Amino acid sequence: MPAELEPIKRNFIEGLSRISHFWGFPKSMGAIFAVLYLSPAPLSLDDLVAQTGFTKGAISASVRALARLALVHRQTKLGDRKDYYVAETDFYKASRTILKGRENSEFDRAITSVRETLTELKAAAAAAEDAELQFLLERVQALQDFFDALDALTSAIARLQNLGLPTIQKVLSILK
Amino acid sequence: MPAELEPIKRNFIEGLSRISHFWGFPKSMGAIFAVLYLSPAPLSLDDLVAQTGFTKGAISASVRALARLALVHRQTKLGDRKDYYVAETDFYKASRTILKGRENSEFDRAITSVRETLTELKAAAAAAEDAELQFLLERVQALQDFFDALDALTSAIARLQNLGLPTIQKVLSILK
DNA sequence: AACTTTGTTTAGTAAGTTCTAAACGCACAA
DNA sequence: TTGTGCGTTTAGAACTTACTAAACAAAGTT
Repeated sequence: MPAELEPIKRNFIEGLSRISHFWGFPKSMGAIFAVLYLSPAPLSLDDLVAQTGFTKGAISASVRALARLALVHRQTKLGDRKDYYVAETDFYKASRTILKGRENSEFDRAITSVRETLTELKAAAAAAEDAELQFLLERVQALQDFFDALDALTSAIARLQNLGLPTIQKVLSILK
Repeated sequence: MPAELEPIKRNFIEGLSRISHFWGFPKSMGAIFAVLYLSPAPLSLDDLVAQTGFTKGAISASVRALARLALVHRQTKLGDRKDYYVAETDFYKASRTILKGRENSEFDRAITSVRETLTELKAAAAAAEDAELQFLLERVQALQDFFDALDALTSAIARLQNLGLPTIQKVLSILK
């Protein structure tokens, strides 16, 4: 193996760390995924400690978060008490899983409160005729429609069995 | 105007604050947008202070951030030294603007470093034959392909003149 | 000129996050 | 039982961020 390979890997790991941070995740998650993604073999928690420089505790937490996102998978070898981890290589599959998990999130609770606002406004509008109320109703309805469209889109994607390049290209051709 | 309208508005404002926070923006941005969105008339900075409870400084900063995202627009009245702000009501238009602005972001610098990794690996592969190097090359290439697909998709959306419900529905029918 | 009215900038604070270091719990081994 | 190797949990340190309060700058008014 060429000796100058190590700095290249390091740069890659750094890059994924930054991406992870950008999306609001800890940098350690990006780093861990990068190390696993570049490894031909499953890695133990201690391997990850050695290759990332983070402590066991941090790795333990981040690797669990990654597993929840289905970006890494936990393996066990018979007769070996260690856990081993591998990176998911099908990014479309991972995207789908993440989109699916979205429902339980804080985000959905937030947009639920918008929907609540809408129903309350409708109730008020049924009781009394009022110009401002009508205005509010239209506005909140428009926002709700937008959220619904987004939701329809993402859940349609999440439902796809085989999201992949072909699908993306088909969509791209529509958008032309 | 019905008296019980105020708590409904408050709940809506709260909801958008949470959404804002979820997407990694300050809660004040969500609150300010919500107040503007529910207002039939443009509001001054002091109006926003009164209706959100944040201080002038905070509002000044957040409203500028919102304007950069084209989610609110600044207006001036002749003979009035105050600035007035209105909410953008075309969310598809705003989405497009946001997607366009993405290019200059930290995110793009990050995925550039992945692209760098790839070219470096290719250079190394040209110089020497090596099994692990080949493995790395394939993996990084696959990730790059995924990023490129995402990039093609978002920039195609950003380029659309009239992203809207009809377009979304057309895409949805494809994904069936 | 001096005073008002506006928006912006800055110093400092409070709160939330990510990480480390170390204690802990658990399962297996001797 | 005691010891060992593993992952998890916890207390706290270092850092980041959003916000307040107050000084400041710019422009209009008197």
